[in-house]
Amino acid sequence: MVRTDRVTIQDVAVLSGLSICTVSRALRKLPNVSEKAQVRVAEAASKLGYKASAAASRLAGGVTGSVAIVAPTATSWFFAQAVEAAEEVLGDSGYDTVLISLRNKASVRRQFFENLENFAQRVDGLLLLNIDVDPDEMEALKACGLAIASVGMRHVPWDNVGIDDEHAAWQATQHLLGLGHWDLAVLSSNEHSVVTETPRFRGFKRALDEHHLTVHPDLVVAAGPSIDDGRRAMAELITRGARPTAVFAHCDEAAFGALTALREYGLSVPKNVSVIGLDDHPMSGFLGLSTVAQPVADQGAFAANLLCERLLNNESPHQPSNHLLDTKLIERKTTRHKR
Amino acid sequence: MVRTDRVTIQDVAVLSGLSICTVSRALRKLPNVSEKAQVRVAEAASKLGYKASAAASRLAGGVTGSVAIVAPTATSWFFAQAVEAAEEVLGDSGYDTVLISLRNKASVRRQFFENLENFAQRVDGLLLLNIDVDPDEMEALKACGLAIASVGMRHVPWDNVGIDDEHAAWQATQHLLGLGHWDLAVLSSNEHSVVTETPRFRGFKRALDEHHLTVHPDLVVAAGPSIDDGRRAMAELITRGARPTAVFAHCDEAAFGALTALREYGLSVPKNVSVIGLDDHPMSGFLGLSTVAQPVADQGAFAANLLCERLLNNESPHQPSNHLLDTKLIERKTTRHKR
DNA sequence: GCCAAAAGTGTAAGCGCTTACAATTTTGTC
DNA sequence: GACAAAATTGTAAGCGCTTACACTTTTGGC
Repeated sequence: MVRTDRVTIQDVAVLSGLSICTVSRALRKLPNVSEKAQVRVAEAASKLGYKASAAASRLAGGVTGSVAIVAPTATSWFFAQAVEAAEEVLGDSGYDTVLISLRNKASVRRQFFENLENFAQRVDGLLLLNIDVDPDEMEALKACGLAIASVGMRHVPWDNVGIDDEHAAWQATQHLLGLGHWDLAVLSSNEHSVVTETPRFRGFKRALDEHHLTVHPDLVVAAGPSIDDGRRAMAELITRGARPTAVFAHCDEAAFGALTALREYGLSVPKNVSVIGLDDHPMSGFLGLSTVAQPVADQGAFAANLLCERLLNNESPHQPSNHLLDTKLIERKTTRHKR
Repeated sequence: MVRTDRVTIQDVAVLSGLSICTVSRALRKLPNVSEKAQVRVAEAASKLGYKASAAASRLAGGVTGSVAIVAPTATSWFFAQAVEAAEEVLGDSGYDTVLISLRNKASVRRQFFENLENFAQRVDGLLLLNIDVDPDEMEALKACGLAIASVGMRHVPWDNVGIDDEHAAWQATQHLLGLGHWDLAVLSSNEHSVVTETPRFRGFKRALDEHHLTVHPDLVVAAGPSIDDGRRAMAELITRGARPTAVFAHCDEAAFGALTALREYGLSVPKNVSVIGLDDHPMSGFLGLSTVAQPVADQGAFAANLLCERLLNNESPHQPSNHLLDTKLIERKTTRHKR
């Protein structure tokens, strides 16, 4: 590295004619700095393009000026969008964004948490995206002493932003019911071993309940969040002999797969079967998939904002808040009245 | 931040009965440390659970231990995949990955380059993804003194990894020609004002040349890299009265749009028209789009590796290298023989 | 105007590590 | 063995910042 001579606090001190100490305080907007000094320092700093060294600040007991975004994977559209939105907010607040992808791998994940205490020295805060932590991991997170905010997590002792999954699933199901369908199949997430315990499944069930309908076990099938999984699940449903007139898939990708399987089995959508997803994947508009949209970028941005606030006044130990953003039914071409 | 009394290198030195300096060297496996010392230090360190302070190492060593990945946007599948692959490589080499998205906005981009000299103090290297820099920006990049590597850039004075766009386009076109099509339309990228100057267009043209065919201007249309743009472009082609038997779209997303437009105009694919894209978008398999695949993750990983090498032996001023990775024709359901 | 209190500023001691360079020990040769 | 060269180890000076604490200036009440 050709180390171009770094602009240090010393340079700012000299240019502003004040001591290093005063500059340091002025820069961090600490009390006991006169108006004049503030201005002089600000001018000098901006003229020199000065930015504190993260390593030095950190070592001396201060802050690093960067926060990490931790995602289970960085390749899915959901995370990519949330990350970009968060990065924008963080950048505007002067933080660098360090990206950590757990790559959907247990080993990577384990290593991250084992190394967390050490990693914590390199950032001021953590923005967790849909990481469902086990007790040990929760312990590590609490112990690392970082400010934390999250997207899509439940019952966590820090600020969280998400959607009401149960309600969103209810909206989707309600739409199907409103179209006169009552033989409803559901492709439910298998991320937890018990498929029927997920919020989205509960929303599905609640809608049925309200119409005095019951969930038929033969019409419930597990599906991961991928096209292939959705395809397999739908195929299983069909070969099982199930003949629903409408299908609710827990996410759009699974719905895409369902669409494929349906086509392969000669069933026409929406003529024979209606299909609705949940998420509003970027391709859903193109494919005409009816769905319930969730504001992905907004969630990332909102959570980033909460984290920044927390970072600024870290003193005030306020209650962790949980914000649920609105979801919206988007009717396209894969759902229609039962005839 | 609760500062738990940290185990420092001093503690290890005392326990192992050696000097701090020797411990430091032993820990980093530098030469000139005796076998004995190595072992003693290793034992002491593990007994104490010692982990070096990142901040201190960095401050003293003059490196930041992080590199920035700069992408025009972080939301497209291409960048998401390249970023994740690069992040993995960088992480394995001990670097944190700072994400910078230019958000496809001129203002963000300008700010980044104006601020580059300053930003350069916070990272050791830059990984640029498909940023086509103007002369001023190039100047800034050279001046910032950082190690640089890139993906998908041309004629740059640093290591680059990409694909042979011209060849890839040639492969796609050649496939169409091999199927007996000779009325070929092309949806060409409009990122540069002159559509016919892009490498992908040149590849298209070369394939035609080889078959002694000429490019008919009426069958050339500009299209951005989005479904909508592709749709618009294809629609324009059709309303123009053009009746190609096959279409080459410069990227899969444009091809998706072409598919839509074709369907809207009652043209059946591949019965009436064959369509081929380029990239192998994650949805292409699902949609059955024939295409030429480029290894996205590999490009990101490769470039990251080059950057890491450069970062390690920064002394050796070696020639910038340019690596072209292989692309591969993937025949699916949108192309067939002309009949 | 005087003086104590308040406000602003500076001095200097680290934070935990790396690294010239100096000091010491080991090795190898005659 | 003696001695130079090579290998190993230690000393000490920072890296750029924060922060007690000491010091200087301003403020305001009488």
